[in-house]
Amino acid sequence: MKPKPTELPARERDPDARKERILAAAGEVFAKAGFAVGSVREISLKARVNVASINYYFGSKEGLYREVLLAAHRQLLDQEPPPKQADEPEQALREWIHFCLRFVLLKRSSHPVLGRLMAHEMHQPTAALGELVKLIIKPNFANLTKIVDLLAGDSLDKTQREMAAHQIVAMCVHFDHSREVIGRLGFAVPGAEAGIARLADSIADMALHGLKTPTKSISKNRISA
Amino acid sequence: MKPKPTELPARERDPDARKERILAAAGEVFAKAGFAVGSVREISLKARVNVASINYYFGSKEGLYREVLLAAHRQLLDQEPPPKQADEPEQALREWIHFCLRFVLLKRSSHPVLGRLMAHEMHQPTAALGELVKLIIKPNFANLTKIVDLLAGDSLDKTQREMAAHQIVAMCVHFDHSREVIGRLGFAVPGAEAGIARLADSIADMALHGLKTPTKSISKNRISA
DNA sequence: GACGTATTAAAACGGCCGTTTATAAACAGC
DNA sequence: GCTGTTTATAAACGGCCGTTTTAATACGTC
Repeated sequence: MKPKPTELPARERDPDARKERILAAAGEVFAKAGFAVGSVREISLKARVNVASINYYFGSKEGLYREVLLAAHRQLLDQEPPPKQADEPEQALREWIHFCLRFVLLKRSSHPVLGRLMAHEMHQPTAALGELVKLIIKPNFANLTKIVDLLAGDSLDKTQREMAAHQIVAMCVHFDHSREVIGRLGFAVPGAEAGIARLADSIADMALHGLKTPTKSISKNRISA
Repeated sequence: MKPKPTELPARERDPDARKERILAAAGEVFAKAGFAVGSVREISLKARVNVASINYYFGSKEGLYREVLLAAHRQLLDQEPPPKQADEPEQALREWIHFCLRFVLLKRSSHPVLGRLMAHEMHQPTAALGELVKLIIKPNFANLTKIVDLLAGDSLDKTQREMAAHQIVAMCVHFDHSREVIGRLGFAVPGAEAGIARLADSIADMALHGLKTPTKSISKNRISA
């Protein structure tokens, strides 16, 4: 609890700083449990701002949510531009997986909310999912698809490569999305660089083996025709 | 027994049938968006039952939720007992993945809600997660771990095998958990047997390659030390 | 019949929700 | 000074929530 002087400091009354405080608080609240569960009253409390201010500045709870997403996205681009792709596809895949895993797992990163917001949005989509897909998910997935095509273009058909790309994404996001269950199964989900790098290597190893080895070699027991 | 002159059909007034209707309605509602978002009023409406009946029979919303989980679990065990494990580990892994994918993706299965309930519970755990882990997740994951150990016991260390097992789970559940996003990226998540079998094969191929090929063969670019 | 016990139903309770209204304060330009 | 506009707040609105209360009903048992 902060003591509230009768005369507020200039920073407290600057409208821009106020909007900024609301955005930051909203990021925290929405990141905690998603759009539906987060409440504007909790946000207003955390931002030390009247409830009505939120509708005054952002129109509605949903408007605020959209702005939070955009702000977090801007923050990500500013502070951690996507790595330019390595020439060698194997190296490129390793780096892609490492980047994705860091984005999703690294604690105290420079963009602490976007990952959680995305996780909620993927599981319980809102009207804002479209923007998230367009701005972040689609471009990054396109990069991954390119790498997968380079690695497996001659051993897998298009649909198989598409599935493989989704499977790679799966292995990255799962450790964030299901971290509670994974923890209860006895695995400590890494939150720091070293552990994340090891996990990224493990995922990359599995992906690279799957993409580079011809399928035929182990296909004798396949379930589908 | 004297015939009872009642105005409502007997089935409507039987307390057991009433509890059954509540459970079924609650399954639908909770499966839609999880425990927090589902409301007892919606459940009571769908079950054609007074709101108070829910607390009368189940004590509270949370009590009802727990019973829904247990009922769904019983339903699963009755109608689709877990497959006994094949002797050959490769075959066993293929079947495990296929079973898991079917559980998660198959529409109109005999246990339509348990999969969704688990998905919500994994992402937004409630107090009931413990039971779910103990009854369903842990035993199945233990089976998977056994298979992975057989396949990779001599090429990967314990932690690596543990990560690999989680990665396999990841590839299975991802297509359910993130189906909306996956759809927007242009991939049609299968809901019928044929498509599920193909996807299971794709996942199994990647997993088997990763587990059977010695890691050293492609480790030159690893990120971690 | 009357009695006691389960069961059902309607209404109310207190609480939080997102949003709106009415009003006051701050601040520009005059 | 006074103006009109922007910004801030408190209070209220209508609505849904989970739960509890109160009262009526059904039903087995005398």
